[in-house]
Amino acid sequence: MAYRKTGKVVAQLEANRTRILDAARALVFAGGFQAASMAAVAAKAGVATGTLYRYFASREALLLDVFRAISDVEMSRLEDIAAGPGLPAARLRDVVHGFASRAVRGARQAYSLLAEPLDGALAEERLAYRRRHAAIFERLIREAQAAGEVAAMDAHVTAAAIAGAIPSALTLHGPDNVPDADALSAAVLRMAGLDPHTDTSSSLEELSHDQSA
Amino acid sequence: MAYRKTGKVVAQLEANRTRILDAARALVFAGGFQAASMAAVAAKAGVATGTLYRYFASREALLLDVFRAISDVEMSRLEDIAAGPGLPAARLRDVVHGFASRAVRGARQAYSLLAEPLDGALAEERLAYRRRHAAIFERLIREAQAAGEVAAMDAHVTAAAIAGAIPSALTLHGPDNVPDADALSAAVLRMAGLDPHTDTSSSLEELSHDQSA
DNA sequence: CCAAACCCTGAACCATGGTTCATTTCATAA
DNA sequence: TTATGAAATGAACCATGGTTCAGGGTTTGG
Repeated sequence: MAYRKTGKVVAQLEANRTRILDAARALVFAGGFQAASMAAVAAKAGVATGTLYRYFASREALLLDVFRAISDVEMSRLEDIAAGPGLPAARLRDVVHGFASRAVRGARQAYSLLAEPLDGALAEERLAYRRRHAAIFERLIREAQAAGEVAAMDAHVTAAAIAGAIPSALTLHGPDNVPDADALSAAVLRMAGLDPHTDTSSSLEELSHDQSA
Repeated sequence: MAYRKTGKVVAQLEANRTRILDAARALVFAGGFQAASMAAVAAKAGVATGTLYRYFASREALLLDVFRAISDVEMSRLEDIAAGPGLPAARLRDVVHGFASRAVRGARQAYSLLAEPLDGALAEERLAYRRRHAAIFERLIREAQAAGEVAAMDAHVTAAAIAGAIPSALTLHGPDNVPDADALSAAVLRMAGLDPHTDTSSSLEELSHDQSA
């Protein structure tokens, strides 16, 4: 036996991987996926470009991990709200409002996740991400319908419309002229036949404060 | 004097330009802007790649012309409906329904115009195109509000949400699983506080039959 | 201290696809 | 028919940016 990865080395490797991912994430945050060229990521992480390929099979694979890391955070927030207590309609309100206000706040990041032109596997991943949004909305709409809280409607289509309305309202206004989150969620909620809530409701507060960067 | 463009030549030049534009348009229709490489356009038009540059300054300029040619057709349809007779709310219904059904029908073309990843000047043009949609919606909403036909709301944001909901509902469903146009426009119209109309209304019929292809 | 296995480096490599331009072809007018 | 200028050609050019790999260093076990 001549070589065996010792604990220290393993830790070092993991640290490197993390450093690379962090560098990529920072670049994406600052300038979108487009700005995260392999050269830029390597420079920011303090390694050579070749090193990146020891940790990720390709640029696409690297950026996919970045996309997932970012989107999972966002996604689980919404899922938490959706799975929380309260009537379906109220949860739907909270989820939509949470999505809207979070997107409005982190407009730059939201742009990368939702609107920046992406190709290949990244485009696929975004589609899946959006579909997960729509699935949450759809389930809540159905629950609300079952509970008689909202009128009859095509839940599937309505959910998809909601999932698209928010991002696009964001991008149409341009990066400097961000829309008001309350007005946005109010408009979107009307699609589900709901009036906006006036109070900035309970479950949101705790969930929408920190980072969003 | 030794040379002067004769009428026949001028006509030939114009014909060439048209042929190139048509070739590009056909490629865009079949496979999106992405598929309209200069080589492909030249081949389809039956000219050499270099020739393209005698008629268009760059690929971007060529595709911009294609985009405008396509989008202008769509745009003026909506504008005609918006400027037509009838109460503001009814026109808003018609415009939204016309947009939705037209997009659902020509899903492939709608994808290129509304959702395909585009860069640079083309992305700008699309943004402008979408904003023109939103502007139409916004004006009608304001008119409807002034006439007391709909409740108070943020017309600007609502219009932007409408403009985005339709394309994204389309893309979320995938190219084979297109949503129902009626359900889609119903959902979207609810954002403006309108119930869907059941009858497939007057002004639409004549305007949504032909090509779209 | 040494050999083996592994990791890092970064300049060279390569694929893609838009753009150019020397050359050829064609239309015009004398 | 021929000189002239315009138009078309298409192979060569080039920019971009992801990917590779031979060379140099580092860690491990003996």
